[in-house]
Amino acid sequence: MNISSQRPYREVLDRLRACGLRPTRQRLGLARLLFAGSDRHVTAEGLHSEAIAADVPVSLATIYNTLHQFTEVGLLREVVVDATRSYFDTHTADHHHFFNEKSGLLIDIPDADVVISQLPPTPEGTKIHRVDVIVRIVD
Amino acid sequence: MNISSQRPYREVLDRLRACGLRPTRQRLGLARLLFAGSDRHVTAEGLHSEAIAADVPVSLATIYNTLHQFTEVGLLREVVVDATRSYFDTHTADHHHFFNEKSGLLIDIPDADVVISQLPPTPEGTKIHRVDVIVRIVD
DNA sequence: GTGATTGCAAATCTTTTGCACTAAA
DNA sequence: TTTAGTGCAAAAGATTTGCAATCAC
Repeated sequence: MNISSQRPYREVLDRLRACGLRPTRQRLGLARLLFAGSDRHVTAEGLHSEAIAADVPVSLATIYNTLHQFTEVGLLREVVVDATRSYFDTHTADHHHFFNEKSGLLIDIPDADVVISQLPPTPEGTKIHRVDVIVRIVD
Repeated sequence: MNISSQRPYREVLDRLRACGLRPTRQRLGLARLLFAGSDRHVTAEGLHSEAIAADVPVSLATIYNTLHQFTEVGLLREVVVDATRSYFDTHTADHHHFFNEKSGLLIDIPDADVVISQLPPTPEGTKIHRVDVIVRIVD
């Protein structure tokens, strides 16, 4: 057991603490899976399988709780592209998506790669919370 | 009973026939509700309640069948904005939406009011099926 | 300890399906 | 007739909830 193998735990642990989330075994395990590498898009079921495979025993109920808690504190962002399933994105900054409806694959588009040069005024009494551009693609 | 009150039936009937859909009592009733006035956004449950209230007895199963059949033949368009519910839009031309996440209200944005002046190339081997812009608004 | 978190199983909600019945052509 | 369409009730899938057991602090 060496220092460097511990670092990811420490970083993730601090990150959870910083968000006010108690770093439980489940949350730590899921956070390590989610934030280990580059940006990811997961579904509850997908993350659950992955967690089980990675020896991070978690119930599906806890997966849902965790995904929503992470989303609330800004560690994740929900992407609505498919009426039958919720996707969660580890990339939380503004950006957009390609969505392959056949395969269900979601691909990030950097915010800078989409330029919206005109948008109508929002309805009276409302303001923009966020603009989602979904480029639906087919093979 | 006069001629003019019959016209909507005839028009709707012809429209269904033109799409290759047998004009059954249920489909006619639903089509009249959907295409009576200006553009509308409905959910299965909402349309069902409305149909019952308008003395167009239809089962929820038939509502779902009908919404999907209408979508297949291009009379409706599905709008994915909310992970928990499917919306169907009687406006089938290209356009975008404001979506009030609190109230669930969908508002059309004419295609011409949104100008996307830059979009990245689609992934290798794919092409654009459609681009959806969802402006999520809050009160 | 004590309050937050978890897991399980049951409940809920939306949508789909199987199949006998009904209606359109 | 003959085949498409409908309704019902059951099934399926995703997500949520209630509650007792467990864990972090």
